[in-house]
Amino acid sequence: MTLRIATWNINSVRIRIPLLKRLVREAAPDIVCLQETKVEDASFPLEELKALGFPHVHFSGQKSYNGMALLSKIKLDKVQCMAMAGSDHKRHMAATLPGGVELHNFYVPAGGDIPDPKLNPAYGFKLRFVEEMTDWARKKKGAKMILLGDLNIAPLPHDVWSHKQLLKVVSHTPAEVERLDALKEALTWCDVARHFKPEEKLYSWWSYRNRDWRKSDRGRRLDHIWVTPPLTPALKAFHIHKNARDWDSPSDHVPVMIDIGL
DNA sequence: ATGGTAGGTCTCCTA
Repeated sequence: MTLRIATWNINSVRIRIPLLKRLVREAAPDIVCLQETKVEDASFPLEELKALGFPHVHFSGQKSYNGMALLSKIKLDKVQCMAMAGSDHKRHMAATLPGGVELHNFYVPAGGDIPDPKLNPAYGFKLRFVEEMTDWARKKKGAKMILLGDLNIAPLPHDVWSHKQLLKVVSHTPAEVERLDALKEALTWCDVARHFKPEEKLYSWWSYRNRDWRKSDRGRRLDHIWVTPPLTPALKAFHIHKNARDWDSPSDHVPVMIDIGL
């Protein structure tokens, strides 16, 4: 079977149900992995999401911040939300797909504004979080896995609108990129976006603070889908649903998706 | 060099 799997930092699931509906209409994903649902479980809009055509909905959230969800047309096994980096933040949710393929949905901390762990604890937390992901990955040698989500790091020069102007901006600093590279090396992950589009500028996020995001086009590729080498031959397509940035009351991130044969 | 917007709210914090 071919599955279309999407990742989307939705920045509040409750106010964007119409946008999820539109994503379903335009792209028909089989599985949607959400970050930043910003809602505690008691207030999660379960029935509304089931009504969009996802009988299998899993979520783990907290008030105001973070929060993960998986929406699926197929049954998911071994669904769990794991604590990361010594915090109680909801930033990692996993499930098992047909064929024993593990799906891992991550929301890496944004890391604040100042790229110095001594002055800005949020930045230190972000670096430690990625280091812990790397320790975790090293224990997973040989597994068939998909890692996706808002990793809040744009690693390559053509993942940002200006490499030079962003070198000291959190999301593109050498310290972050080094750590993301170490995570990528740990299992020789395939970065699916670059597997299909190795050279061109690619972004998945545009700040709310630009009055015309399309005209200024100061984007960054913060949202990623990676697969372990045994899954690389199964990749069929990659797509960034850029038009979603123009929808009414949009998230600052757009959905990113793959088609993969499992 | 600066400030710009959005969401959920612990009317500020995080992004």
